[in-house]
Amino acid sequence: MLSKKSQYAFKALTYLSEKFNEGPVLISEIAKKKKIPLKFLENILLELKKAGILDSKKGKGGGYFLRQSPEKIKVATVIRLINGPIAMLPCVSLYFYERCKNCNEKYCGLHDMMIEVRDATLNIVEHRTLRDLMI
Amino acid sequence: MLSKKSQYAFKALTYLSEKFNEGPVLISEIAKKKKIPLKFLENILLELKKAGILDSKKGKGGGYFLRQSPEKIKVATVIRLINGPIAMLPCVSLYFYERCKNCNEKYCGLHDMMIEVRDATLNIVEHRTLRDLMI
DNA sequence: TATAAGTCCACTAACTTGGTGGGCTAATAT
DNA sequence: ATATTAGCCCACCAAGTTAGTGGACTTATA
Repeated sequence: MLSKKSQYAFKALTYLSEKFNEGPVLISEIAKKKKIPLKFLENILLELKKAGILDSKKGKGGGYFLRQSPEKIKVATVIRLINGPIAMLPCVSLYFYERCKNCNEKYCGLHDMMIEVRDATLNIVEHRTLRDLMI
Repeated sequence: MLSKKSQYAFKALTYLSEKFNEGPVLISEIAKKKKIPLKFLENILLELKKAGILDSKKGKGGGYFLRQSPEKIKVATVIRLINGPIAMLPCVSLYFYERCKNCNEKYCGLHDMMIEVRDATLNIVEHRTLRDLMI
């Protein structure tokens, strides 16, 4: 399951997608409109900024905004950043891979199935962008 | 990600699948062969028993065994039981559904995408059984 | 220089995960 | 009957994660 943090991130990003090219948006505006705890949202947006997805401006007229247009930002990127691995097992994760202890990957039925699940999921989230979340 | 508990459950169930129709298998044997902490495995097997997947016999010659043949037990069932929801959001879960607060499911792009992800995953795990994990 | 707005650090309560320990109960063998 | 075997059950625990909050600091604009 996606954490609440991830859900907040998507809500905020969707909001910022809708306001793309309208200048910086206040954290407080996003928090209010999307009903996200302000201080928590602050952390999330900062994390998205540090990852290069958002940018910000301080002072009056400041706020947050997307660094690229919504269709350039993949859903998979956001999930990996805020939520972590997309795969169901570390041993089949592309970005968070960890070797299985006491289990030979070459002869593990679970491993093989989980690769399929991963690919089926990636097929969707790697090809959808914030643009697709806007409706 | 699947919890370690889930991974242990699958290892144990795979082992029991291989020993299907060979009579009860000791917890201690499974624990040793699959390198699972014994007491933790005890809890897991008991849970699988209560859910009707396993059955057990006490006393000498006792142990655990599958109630049905491996091809009757779906991977999806085990995941839901030991790990919880398969969907990435409560509002798209079939077995653990919870309504979204502050978010209209009818007009939510994330919701729609996550239904697709859920279905892609279910397409795999609902059609695979313990038999498929045996290799 | 005042004000607005993001940045940064540190702390917290509640929950989950991955266990462990010890005694109880039921089935079997003698 | 009784000893032994093996699962059943309860309660507890440490560490980590989640979902936040509070407060001081920095930077940009008017």
